[in-house]
Amino acid sequence: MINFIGEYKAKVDDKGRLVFPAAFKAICGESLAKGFVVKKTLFANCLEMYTYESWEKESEAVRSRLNFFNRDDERFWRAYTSSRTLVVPDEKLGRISIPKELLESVGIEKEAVFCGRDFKIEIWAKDSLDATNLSDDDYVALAEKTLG
Amino acid sequence: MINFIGEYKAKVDDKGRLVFPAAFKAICGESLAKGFVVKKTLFANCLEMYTYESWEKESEAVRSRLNFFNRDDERFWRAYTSSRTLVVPDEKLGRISIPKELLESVGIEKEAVFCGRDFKIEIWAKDSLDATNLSDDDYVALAEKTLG
DNA sequence: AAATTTTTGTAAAAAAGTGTAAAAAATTGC
DNA sequence: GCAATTTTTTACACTTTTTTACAAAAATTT
Repeated sequence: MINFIGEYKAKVDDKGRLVFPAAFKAICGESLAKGFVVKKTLFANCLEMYTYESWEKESEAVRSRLNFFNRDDERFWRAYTSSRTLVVPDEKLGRISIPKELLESVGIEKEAVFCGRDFKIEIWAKDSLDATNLSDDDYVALAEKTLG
Repeated sequence: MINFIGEYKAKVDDKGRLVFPAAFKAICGESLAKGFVVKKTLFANCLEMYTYESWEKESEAVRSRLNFFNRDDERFWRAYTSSRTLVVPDEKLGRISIPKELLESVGIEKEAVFCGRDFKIEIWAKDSLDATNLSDDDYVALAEKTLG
């Protein structure tokens, strides 16, 4: 099981590519060649990135909870599988090319940040990320509410 | 189970590295090569450091209690996994390299102190630590209030 | 089919990170 | 207490990663 830990900045080049951080690359092993699924995060203004393998596992778990003879389930599945892309880091530099619609949807222009979240990686516009951090008090309150 | 005991000073070199104390290194065994997770402490102005193994155990326990289709759970996980880094002491000297954002966030510039806290290690800016120590009277009063 | 746009690939410069060596300081053993 | 060992500090060399710039190939449009 791969755990992504740490935050790494990256610049978007003139063709919309960004280098996947070397530290993450190093722990991926063979998963690297299978690529990653990138999609918009559900609640936050960022993208999320799964190894192909972990995406497969997660999406199967979701699918197993749905009934495709149910209208809403069918609509949910359509939305859930929308606006995704499969990316594979290139050989020499480890760059990934994310469609500009996805980058634009979360406000990524020049500076992006890869954030390790254990089982997934989030990709943020640097400015949005800075604005998103919780205060200590908010975090404690949230922890209490969530786990308390 | 590893218990870290004692306090050790360390200087930050020009590349932001500091040597992990030999006394701690000695009791880590194979855990050393797997590295440590360093993150900002919740209530105090210092960093905390867990063996990778103990971090993994803890974070999996937390994750297992979350539902990522719940908005607050999703926010909590983001905060919980923020401002972390994975460090591995280097072969020859046992130095660890902590991102300057983390060092700066707790005011570490030149002199740091590693403080053993049994299950974890705290890393303080020397000046902050001196200023933080409780007086004997305050400690006694707090003990009475907490456990008495 | 030619020209343009888009995508993908290569190369070199800059920046960041990692490793080596030796001097200084601290610790340990005698 | 002094010598020997280990650890820590300092300084610098080297490697890797990232950035920038540009070239080749593929796809699309005119």
